[in-house]
Amino acid sequence: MKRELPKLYEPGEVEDKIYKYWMDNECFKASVDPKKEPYTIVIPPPNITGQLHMGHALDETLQDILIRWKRMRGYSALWLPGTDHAAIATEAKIVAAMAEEGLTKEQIGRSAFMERAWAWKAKFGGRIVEQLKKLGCSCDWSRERFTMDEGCNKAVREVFVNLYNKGLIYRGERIINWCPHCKTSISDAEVNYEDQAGHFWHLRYPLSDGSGYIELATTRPETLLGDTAVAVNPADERYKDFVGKTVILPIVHREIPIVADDYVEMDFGTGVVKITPAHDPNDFEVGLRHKLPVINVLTEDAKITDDYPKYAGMDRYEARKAIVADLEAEGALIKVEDYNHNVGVCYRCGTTVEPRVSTQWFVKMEPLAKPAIEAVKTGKTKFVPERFDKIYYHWLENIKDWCISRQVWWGHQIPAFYCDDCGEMVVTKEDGAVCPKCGKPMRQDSDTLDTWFSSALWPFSTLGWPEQTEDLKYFYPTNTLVTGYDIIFFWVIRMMFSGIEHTGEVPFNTVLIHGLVRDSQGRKMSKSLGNGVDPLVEIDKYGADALRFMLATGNAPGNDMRYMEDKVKASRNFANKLWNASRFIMMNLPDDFKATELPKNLNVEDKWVVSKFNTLAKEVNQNLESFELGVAVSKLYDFIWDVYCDWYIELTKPRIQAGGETAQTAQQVLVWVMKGMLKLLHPFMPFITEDIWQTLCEGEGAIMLSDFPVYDSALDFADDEVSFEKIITAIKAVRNRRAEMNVPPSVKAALHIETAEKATFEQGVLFFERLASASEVEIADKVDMPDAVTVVTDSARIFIPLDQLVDKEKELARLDKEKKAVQKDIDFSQGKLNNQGFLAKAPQQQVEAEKAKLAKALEKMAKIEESIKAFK
RNA sequence: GGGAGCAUAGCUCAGCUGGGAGAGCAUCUGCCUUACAAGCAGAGGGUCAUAGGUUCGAGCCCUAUUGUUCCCACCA
Repeated sequence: MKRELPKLYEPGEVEDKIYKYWMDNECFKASVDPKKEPYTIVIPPPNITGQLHMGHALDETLQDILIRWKRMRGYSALWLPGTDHAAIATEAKIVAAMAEEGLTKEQIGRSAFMERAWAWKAKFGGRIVEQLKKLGCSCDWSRERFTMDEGCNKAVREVFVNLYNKGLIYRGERIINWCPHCKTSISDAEVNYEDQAGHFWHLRYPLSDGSGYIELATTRPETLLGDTAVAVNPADERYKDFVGKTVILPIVHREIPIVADDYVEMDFGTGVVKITPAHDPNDFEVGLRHKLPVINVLTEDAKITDDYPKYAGMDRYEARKAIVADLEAEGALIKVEDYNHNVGVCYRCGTTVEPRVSTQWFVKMEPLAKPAIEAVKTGKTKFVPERFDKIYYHWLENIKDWCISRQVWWGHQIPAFYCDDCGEMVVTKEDGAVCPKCGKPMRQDSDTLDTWFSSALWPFSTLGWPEQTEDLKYFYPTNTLVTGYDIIFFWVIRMMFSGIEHTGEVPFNTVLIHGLVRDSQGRKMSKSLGNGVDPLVEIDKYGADALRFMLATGNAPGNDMRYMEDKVKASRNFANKLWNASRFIMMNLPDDFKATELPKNLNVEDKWVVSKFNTLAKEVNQNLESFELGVAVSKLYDFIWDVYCDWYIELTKPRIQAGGETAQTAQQVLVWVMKGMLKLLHPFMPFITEDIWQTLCEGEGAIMLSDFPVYDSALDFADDEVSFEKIITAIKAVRNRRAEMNVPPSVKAALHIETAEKATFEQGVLFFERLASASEVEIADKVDMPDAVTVVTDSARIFIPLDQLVDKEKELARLDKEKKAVQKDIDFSQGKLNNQGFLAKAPQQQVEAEKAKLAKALEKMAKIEESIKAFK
């Protein structure tokens, strides 16, 4: 059959077709196969509300490269996909959508709301999955999971109850981070800190006994309503006599004590702090130590409560203005300073977080953190690159209890049940609990769990845990987790301690950390800046392969990268180059061509390319093994473009024209190396490689299920490589010379090659003609052509009789320049070899290499000198 | 306040365990050579941030400095 391909590669046309082919043939499906070793990656589940962005594209590309490579290496490779319910984020979207209809969630009630939420999930949950497919992700879709599906729910309950029974989950009244916009508590990890310009209000609190006043400063005057003390440092001489006295709180006119506490820094501000236990984490601690009352002055949307009628209903910033005005009127305001301070904001919506006292559920972290630290210290789990383990340790060593309850409806409802009659509480896996004391039906806790609580179980809940399924036994622990450094705290750490606690094993052996994809100016891509680049648009323009290739190129693990369209274009050009190379091959194959084996009678250039390919295969595997994906990809680029296309294909042209046996050998080698290259490149550029493969190797099945090339000692032709490089060096030197003299390729000239290695050079005659514009080639021990242009390499002197173009003086000057360059090499090598320290301490191999280098340089020098002499 | 990353060609970045600096893009020159102008053949361009140190030998290891980015941290 005649194989034909269009001239320009059109990714859009082939990608969908190829993906469908893979799906139809169940190429992604992983099975429990005792004969194979498992290799598992669980996908960081994208949010159901999400759209594929560049960060995903990078993350998924890296995972797909690894999983495709391992699959081809003979592993039972499972890439387990799924999505995350993204509690707060999703709920916010649904609430916003309902607002358009003029509805609130309270109006429709919890169960109607959940119905809407599930409908939302059904509608949008599949969108991102389709987008992953566009990228070429080889996930086992038959195992697709969702953090709120039945199995995950079961795992969540199991974990909650286990931890509760062990005393590692508890309920209590604590000060937590409250987002007034999302109207829920959030964890410490969900708070970002940003510098904000604010003010420092210096206030006067009069002493109750009328003996004066105490001055203090605050950034949040409105919280004064909830002040229940004023604190000073016990060692502070200035305030020694004040401790134990009371002050009258301005505006409120409540009498509150002056207490002494180490928390107060003497040399900051006035050394006096107002204490508002309900609205500041430190003050809360001080309050506990001094048994101070806790007065909450803010509602859940950060408005002043009805307890203060004058300010009731004002939001915290309005109230601040009003209170400052009143303080001033009362004469309690001393002065206002500008002040920059760190303010916590909700990482999701950016609203300033309000510390707030409330009853929440917490995970006790210390006992869980210890084994998680140990697992990395003992190397059970490794970070790539290593430096991230420091961040990991630091976080875990300073971890505080994890607030896991959220005041939203979309999520896993906390499996705690209360008896409204007797106040009894039970925590159970079962629904519909009945009070063990009074036998009455109990009311389930209305809060839901932090979305990361279920994500933390992802590596094992998705494999069937708590059941001891075959999948779990075979695929767990997973091998590699690929994620950005920005979610180490949210997710990686929580999976680590969860995996260890509940399965007794680390959830993964390696964590491959990547950076952020920034815009071309190095800014973070964000909605508000509008600088985000949509991967799907880029795929449409350049193809998924080009985008993937770009994302994998020129980037080391853990480092941020910039998205530059020119880089995608370069990748697209590379794909096109490969495409055209395959076109060339197919155009030059006989219709009945059938070849897979390497022929026996290889020419030196065949051995050269095969041997170089063999080295490439070795190195690509090594690089992938050590997660140097960027290095692997650039080696592939160099080999395919330079070695194969620019050299080998050109070398085969005269042979194919000549016909006969040499043509046949060339064709077979062309195809053999092409097939190998396609396989090596497949994990990076799955679509185009599959497409070419299916055309070139009809009947051989999918490339994605073929064997990945590895090093083969039978293909190692090191000596032939060296020999042939001499011919290449000579061709380059001739071309170079001709270019310097502006001789166009159409002007042919004879080449007279003087060399001691006649046999080697004779193998290159065809190539000198074709690639060095030679009209004829003479190879001899000795050439005497005083008027010709001379080209010198370390293994030959080449004479080009371009008499009319030769400018004797210029030629001499050039030779002299070259002589100086070679002399520099000689001096360098000799200097090294005369250095006793080098001879004594450098490895023998280095010394030998240096000697060889010197010998080459000396040979070249001799040839140059001969040419100069002859010229004169 | 603590910690980390980065600083290499005009631009964007590679450079694995230390052995005479690389790629892509851009620039310049010459080519439409029957796979590819999304191409081919050439060229120019870098005291690898600075200063010390270790070493026979440093872009790479150590110390300090400068610039820059980020993470963590309760100074009201």
